[in-house]
Amino acid sequence: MPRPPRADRSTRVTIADVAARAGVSLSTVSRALNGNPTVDPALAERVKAAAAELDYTASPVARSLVLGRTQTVAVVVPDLGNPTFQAILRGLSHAAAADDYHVLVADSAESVEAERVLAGATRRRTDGVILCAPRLPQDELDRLVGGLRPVVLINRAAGDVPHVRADYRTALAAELTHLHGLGHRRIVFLAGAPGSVANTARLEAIASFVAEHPDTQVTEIPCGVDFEAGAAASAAVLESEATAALAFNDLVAMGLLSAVQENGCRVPEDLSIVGFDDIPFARYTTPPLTTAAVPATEIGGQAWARMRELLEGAEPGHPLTVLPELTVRGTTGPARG
Amino acid sequence: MPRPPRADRSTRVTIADVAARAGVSLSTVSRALNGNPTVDPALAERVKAAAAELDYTASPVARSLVLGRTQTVAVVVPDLGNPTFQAILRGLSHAAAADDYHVLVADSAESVEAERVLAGATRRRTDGVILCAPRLPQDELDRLVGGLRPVVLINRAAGDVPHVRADYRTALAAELTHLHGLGHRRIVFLAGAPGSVANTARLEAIASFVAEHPDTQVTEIPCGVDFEAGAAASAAVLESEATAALAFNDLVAMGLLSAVQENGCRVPEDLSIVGFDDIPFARYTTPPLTTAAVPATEIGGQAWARMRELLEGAEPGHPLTVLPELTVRGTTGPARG
DNA sequence: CTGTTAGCGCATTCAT
DNA sequence: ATGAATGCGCTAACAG
Repeated sequence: MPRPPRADRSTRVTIADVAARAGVSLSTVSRALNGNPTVDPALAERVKAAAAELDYTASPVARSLVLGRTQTVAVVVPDLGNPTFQAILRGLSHAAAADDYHVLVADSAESVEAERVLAGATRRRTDGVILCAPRLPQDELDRLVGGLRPVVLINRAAGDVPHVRADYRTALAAELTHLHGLGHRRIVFLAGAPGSVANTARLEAIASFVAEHPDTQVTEIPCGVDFEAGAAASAAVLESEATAALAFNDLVAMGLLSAVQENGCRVPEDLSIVGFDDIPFARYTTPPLTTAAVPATEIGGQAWARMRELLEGAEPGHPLTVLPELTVRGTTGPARG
Repeated sequence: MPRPPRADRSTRVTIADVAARAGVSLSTVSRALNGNPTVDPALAERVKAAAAELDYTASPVARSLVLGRTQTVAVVVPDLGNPTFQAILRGLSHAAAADDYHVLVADSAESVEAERVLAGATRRRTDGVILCAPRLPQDELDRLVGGLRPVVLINRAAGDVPHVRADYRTALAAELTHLHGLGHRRIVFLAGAPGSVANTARLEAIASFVAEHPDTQVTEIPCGVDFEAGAAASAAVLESEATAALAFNDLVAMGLLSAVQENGCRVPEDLSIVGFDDIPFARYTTPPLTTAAVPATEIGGQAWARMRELLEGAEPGHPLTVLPELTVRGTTGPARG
């Protein structure tokens, strides 16, 4: 797009206007407004009054330049349409706002390249960046974060960078145990993005579960991460003759649930379904979805807490791993026949 | 929180470093890097090479100060947890990113006071602000936008401020007509926030529909705007003996759907339910939800388009009103006996 | 075509 | 306790 014309700031109230009105120097205004105790109380009042009358507020941009601090952090997410990232963003936003920080969001649209670019671009106009479930390969991530500090990672780790993540492995093991306890021995796993960190963690959990439960068979079905993928996988699931389906996440589970029911398959009588994440809608499906509750909002809040420590120059908070809690609802039941 | 220490910028690469390395003046570096055609091509190359070697990028903050332009816009939403606002934010974010603009988000948490404050605070660090469904009373809104320009409103209007909104009235009338056509004569409306613009528009649509269809009775039930509210209203809906329920939005509809089904009520045989918004999950409920599809992502994109025009100094784009489309799915059917 | 100079608006030395 | 001067990093007007 063409370059907009230079903004007309002629009407802007500056610190000089306040100084003139209060009959003091610029420095005094600055000091008074910033609560510097070395300024005479009476004078300070006069200055504040003048500022109020003029409806003056210091330019954040000018302050940013001189202070080297923007009072803003950036959050880069792979997809603003993903309920989990939305919840993380919300938690982060609230927490940052409580500390008077602003949030710049950027959606990398699942593009590794965009992620690289956005991370750098947003970092330059903020005091730090929070990378949410970055898709970058590990070696690139390791390299990138070096030049980005302060950085906080969500669902990834790199060097000594503070991070907060969910323990996918343990949570998935809990889901498998739940199904096993219900008598399920033929289970299908609707896989997410191949090679992604989240998918790999689930695969590992499955592998070790199967190793310990030779009586149980878990078959992987390539799927995806959204509704459509889940719905599209329904045929494969039905054909598999499995008694239970483990979906990569709740979106997939909901797509599958919807599709199999349309095919006359009863849930959980004919097929048990478990999701992952516990997105807000999970409890309102019919029947309500059994899933593993990832405290996404809290993860966002914790990510901010880490960032704040970094910003304050405190020791980087220790990495945090939260354990998603198995939430049994209506889509799981005893294995059929 | 305590003030962070002044940032250490000692390692920062500045334009002076590039100038020194390329053996030219600061201005030449600035010109070369900004693609000013008056600079000798060969020299420009040399400068760019130097910049690349030093991994230099101009400080956005310094540029913002001198250009009076931040290349960032603010978006204030009442609730980042609301799927419709999430979709608007996403559409806006994508559109702005395509024009190389960044997005600062702020969540007013449905607080009118926070809305006021955030609008001003975010505006000062950006080039313009998009107010999404502001909760401010009309007179305050009229006053506020004056000092905020450029401003774009979503789902509200004020003076000559560009806006984009959904035509709730017509869409709701379409829903009522749909129900009427199915034989429904006793309908309940699960109301949203009393006095809110969105709720008032729906009430008006209902009033004029009833005026034209004396055979039909639409009863208002105070409810709310989320799942819980919808679920909580189920008893009242069932008692009302209505054959159809018109929910304030999809969230309410889903909460209601889930709750009535747990009570053994069949949808749509015993009760038809219609929502509003067509959030992504609407098509995956059981049965899929009949609703009015609000093109939230497009609204976000259009809001950005309006803002861009304002930023470019073009004539403010005309107000846009989009018509949510009636989307008939499985929760509506012929009225029972 | 290029270099020198002057701010953008503010916080913070340094003097007083 | 206050004012004058300096500079954050950059772009643009002004000379040459």
